[in-house]
Amino acid sequence: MSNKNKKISLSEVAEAAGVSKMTASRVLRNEGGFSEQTRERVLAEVARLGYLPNRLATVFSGDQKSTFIGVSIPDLGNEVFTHVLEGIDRKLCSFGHQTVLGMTQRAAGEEEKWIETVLAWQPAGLILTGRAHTNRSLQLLENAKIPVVEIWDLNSSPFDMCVGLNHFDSGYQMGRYLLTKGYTRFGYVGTSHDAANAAAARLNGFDRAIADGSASLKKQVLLKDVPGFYTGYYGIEQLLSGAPETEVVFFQNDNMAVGAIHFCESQKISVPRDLGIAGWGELPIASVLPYRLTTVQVNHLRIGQIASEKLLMRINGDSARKVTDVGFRLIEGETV
Amino acid sequence: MSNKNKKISLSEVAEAAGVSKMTASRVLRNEGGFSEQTRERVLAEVARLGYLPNRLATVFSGDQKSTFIGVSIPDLGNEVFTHVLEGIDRKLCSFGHQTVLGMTQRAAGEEEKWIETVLAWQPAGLILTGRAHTNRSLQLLENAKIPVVEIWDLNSSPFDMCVGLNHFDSGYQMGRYLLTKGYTRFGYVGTSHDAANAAAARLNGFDRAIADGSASLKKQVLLKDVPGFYTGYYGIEQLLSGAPETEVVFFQNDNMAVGAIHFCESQKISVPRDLGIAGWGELPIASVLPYRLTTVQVNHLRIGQIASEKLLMRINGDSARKVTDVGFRLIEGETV
DNA sequence: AAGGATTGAGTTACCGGTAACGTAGAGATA
DNA sequence: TATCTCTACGTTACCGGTAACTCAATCCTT
Repeated sequence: MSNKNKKISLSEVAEAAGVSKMTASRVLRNEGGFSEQTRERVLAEVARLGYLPNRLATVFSGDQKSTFIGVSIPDLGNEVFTHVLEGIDRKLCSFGHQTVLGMTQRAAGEEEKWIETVLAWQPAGLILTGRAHTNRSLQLLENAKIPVVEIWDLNSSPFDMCVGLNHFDSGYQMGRYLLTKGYTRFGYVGTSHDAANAAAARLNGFDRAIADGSASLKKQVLLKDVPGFYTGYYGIEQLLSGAPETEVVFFQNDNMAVGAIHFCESQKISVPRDLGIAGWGELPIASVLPYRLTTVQVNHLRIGQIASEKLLMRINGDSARKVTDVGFRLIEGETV
Repeated sequence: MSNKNKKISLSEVAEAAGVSKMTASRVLRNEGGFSEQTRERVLAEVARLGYLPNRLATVFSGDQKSTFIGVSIPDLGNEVFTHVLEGIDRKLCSFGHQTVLGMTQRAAGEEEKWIETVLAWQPAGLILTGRAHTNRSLQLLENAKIPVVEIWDLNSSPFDMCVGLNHFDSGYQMGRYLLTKGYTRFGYVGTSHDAANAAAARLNGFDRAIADGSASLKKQVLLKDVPGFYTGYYGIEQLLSGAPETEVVFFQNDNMAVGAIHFCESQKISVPRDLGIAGWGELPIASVLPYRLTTVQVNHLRIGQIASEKLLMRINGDSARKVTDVGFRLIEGETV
């Protein structure tokens, strides 16, 4: 059965069935204009030869649109983005689209390279994480004339469309909340080394709230690693060794906060009595802690789903809202 | 700048530069056979018009191979697989390939549909998680004549190539170890609802070790959910309510085990005095626990990297080992 | 100075589908 | 009976690149 070296093409199926390529094509697309007898013969040959249509040919010739969607995320080591990606892929798959992944390591240069590569494959749309793009990236997107959704960071004037939340505000709100709790000496631990990303915006918001409250951010630790449990663990160690007087620490995400809680346990530092801890993102670990973690709740999955929905609507020729704010909710937990 | 509705093609660039399509093509591929003057004119037009080559055309016409790699994983909700995927994508990207994601929800039927879809795009290779494929899937792979790596589950006679570990053995070894610790009443909590997957193989191995030790598996709880912290939390609750005499519980992965530890804390059940807990996979959370979790160490990232390397070698025409066993290591922690 | 090699091009054909158009024969209609 | 309309196909052209071939002008050789 077709164990020659080349793949079976429609012409070969047609020839085997004793019809023209066009008739075979019509049968496969169930377009009408063929007899029942012909249909059966063609389908029999398709099955016998193991014919698989070459979508490259269809899309290439411009008769159909591609079903690829390029999705770029910073990295998979950050649990937050795997949830977003899951939301995206679930939705896209169920509508017959394929996710082409790109990990851009938070670097706009990497993103530019990836955009160029993926655009050459004529995707039906793109989903990009973040709002920081190089000029050339924007030029490429402009020329591509396909729908683009920027996710994660809310952007009131996006390149095309946008789904996310206001990270600055979420940081600000956390700062305000901690101030009302009476704290005056604040710390921050994260991993951002790029001023343009969302975590940096949260830190800025946090910082501003503290400044507005006439307090001060004592120390901030920015590690060059993925924001996970272990980074939180040694991040807090580093912060406390530099600024032991810190009263409360805001972490880039919940996993880091949990890592820090474990550090505190190991050092007999009582949370929240000796040190307050706040996370961000409400990640799964938060659901099994013995106490409620003070954090910011964000529906990561929904960001992915909405982004996909917007994209699919536009691909189908409908219009979609430019900007969707999925919001966030401060969880007043028991760790501050 | 090219703000018409259609994309710029090579012919248009060529025309603008006053040369033939072929000459422009030669310039872009730096193939030689053109004057310096011509080169500059063509490149100037490329830049001016924002020309991007259409890879679909090149690959379609058979002149080049596609750079797509289809990667199917069960789901992204399971942290274990996100690590594998990260290893894959990092390696593939660095060699100029693109990952086309497929989440198959552990269902061979879903996988079959996905394989059919992705093969229609002429990928250069496939990476599939697990060894359970439908007959039609195998037929499709057979006809596609591209390299395929099955990952995760070791398979001594894979379809093509294979990278993974012996899950049965890892379960067996854990069972043996727990027996040497003097336990006699065992429990298991996982999420598998498919007899053919790796977690089921671990359970089988575990079960066999216990039987070989003339003890018995008191109760096993299989939840229909992703194996995470929360599933571990309520999984252990369910298990203990049905079999309170259980002495030690083996979990499908570390996150579930940690969820269970938190449940025990909340119920004042002392670990390991009242109940022993063993995980699997050595996930990041294990690194910040106050005590060492008894678990099985697996290098997830390396599985992904090796899988990609094998694939890339074969794509480049070299041969690669059929089967690679990445092994595992029992971590004798403090939770049993 | 005649022949051969080199340089810098252009021309043609093809990949695998599908749109658009053409057409032979059967049956319906006037 | 002449024409009209279906039905069930076949033919041609095209998408955007590149391989393979051709060809004219120049530049060496001996």
